[in-house]
Amino acid sequence: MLSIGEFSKISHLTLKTLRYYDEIGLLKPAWTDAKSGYRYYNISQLETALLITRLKTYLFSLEEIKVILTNWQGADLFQAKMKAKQENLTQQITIYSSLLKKLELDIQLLEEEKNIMGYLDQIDIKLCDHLTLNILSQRKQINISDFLIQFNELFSKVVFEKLTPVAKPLAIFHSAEYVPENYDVEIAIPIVEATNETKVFNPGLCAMATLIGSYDDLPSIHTKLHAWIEESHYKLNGAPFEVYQTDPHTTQEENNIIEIYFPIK
Amino acid sequence: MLSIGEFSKISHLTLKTLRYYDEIGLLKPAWTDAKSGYRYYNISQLETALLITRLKTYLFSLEEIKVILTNWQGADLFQAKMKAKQENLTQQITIYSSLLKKLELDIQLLEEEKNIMGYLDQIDIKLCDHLTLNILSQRKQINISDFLIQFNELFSKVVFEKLTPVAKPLAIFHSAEYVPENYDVEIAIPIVEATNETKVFNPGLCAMATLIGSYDDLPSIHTKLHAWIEESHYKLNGAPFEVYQTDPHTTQEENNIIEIYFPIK
DNA sequence: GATTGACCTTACCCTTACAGGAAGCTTTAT
DNA sequence: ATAAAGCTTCCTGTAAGGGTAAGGTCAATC
Repeated sequence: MLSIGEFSKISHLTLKTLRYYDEIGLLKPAWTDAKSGYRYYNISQLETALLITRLKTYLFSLEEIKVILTNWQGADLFQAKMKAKQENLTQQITIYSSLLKKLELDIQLLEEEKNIMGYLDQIDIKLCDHLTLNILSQRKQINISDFLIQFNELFSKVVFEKLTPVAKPLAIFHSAEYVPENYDVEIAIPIVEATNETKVFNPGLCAMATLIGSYDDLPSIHTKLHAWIEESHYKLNGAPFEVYQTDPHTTQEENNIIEIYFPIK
Repeated sequence: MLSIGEFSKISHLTLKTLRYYDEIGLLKPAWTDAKSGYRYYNISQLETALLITRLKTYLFSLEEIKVILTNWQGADLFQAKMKAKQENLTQQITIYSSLLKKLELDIQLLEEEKNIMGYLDQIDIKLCDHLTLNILSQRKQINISDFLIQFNELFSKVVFEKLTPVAKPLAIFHSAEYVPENYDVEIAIPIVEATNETKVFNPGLCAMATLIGSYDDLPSIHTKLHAWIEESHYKLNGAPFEVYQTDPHTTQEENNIIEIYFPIK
């Protein structure tokens, strides 16, 4: 039997860590003296400690490790978890690599003594009077990650009811605040036919900017539009909307074109 | 002036986040109504929000971002921090890549239906009677990361006092528990001369295993040694020690050879 | 047998970057 | 005026422990 100190020394896990693992039930000492509360481990538990340490280096959470240990007989589960983690790590590396690329671009900008927020000046804002359209629309609280799925529903309606699209699809954003899981959005398709399910969309005067590429730049566009509206002494007049000029199903992300409109007066 | 909800919507930062940033002083609203406590931001703060978001994607902590923002005039500091982060990210990617390699090796083992702890069986343990040596030693509480530095001090002593090394350097580990920042270790060099600074090192009977490569495998070796000692009905008899067969200054990590000894009886 | 010092215990607060929810106040629209 | 929407503070919780305090236990020595 090993005291917690001895076990710590051999396993290279600190006392704190061992007590914590006991607490969460990840690695309970083989025997705990009920009277003194002293923890005693046996030698064979060292191997479990090694396994835990190894899985930790693979970035498994303690919770995941616990599941693996309690199902240790089920080799299939372990293998599956390992493969999932492999996938996971591969993705992380990809993400980090693309981050690194962007960061290096910014560093280059800095070395040329340019402002790293300079890209904001590239955003071009136009004043326009938006057409009045007849739209088939659907307003819902959705999780932003289900955005495309929602559109697909509407597309299929157009097809089944043999309606005639007359302009690119658009989405109107009603949410007051930003909560990605609970977005109040109205997706719409301009069509020719006027039925009892359609309505008239007439935003009037708008400030517009075009977003090309990733959705991550959306806040930049919004910022720029708001700054422009303030400078030009206009006022917001209704919910912002976006017009999708390209089909996200067939277009690569970096070539996606979205027009952002802010109705103003 | 924008209410917190409007600011949230444009910047794509949640209300919670904005309040938190106010609390930690990262992004304080331009004006707070003392009576109602309502926060009001101005348009130009949107740009700061964008910058914060961008730096966050580069994995700066909020504390780091705060430093950058408060020293925004000092472009040099920003550039330096960016380069540090670049270095940082590059390292992370390297680490993740090597992790991924190891993980993939383990997956391969699993697919061949082998035990992933099987490498433990490869560790070979020998029983030996260690030579008695005359050593020049220095016992200290050190941070394990200063380990090599400590050795260098001792090496230079050997040179300046013209002593004659007679065997490879070694280290004796006295700590009872594992605390990486506070390691009770005695580093020693066997020498010919017996002075008042030297002492006799006579471990006697030992169980020994050889570690080749990274120090990360040390707990495995220790585990194996303890298991072996128990099986063979020996008992530990004194502090474990390590003999460094290769020079870590000139040897690549994966070729490093360290002998681990456990005195027993 | 008593004492000492090393070792062990629980308990509480702290960390990052927020999320969730409750209870209550303010602003805006009707 | 009233209701709804929007805002406030306050409290708790997260993952994986670290730091420290106050006090109990073990083994060796005197």
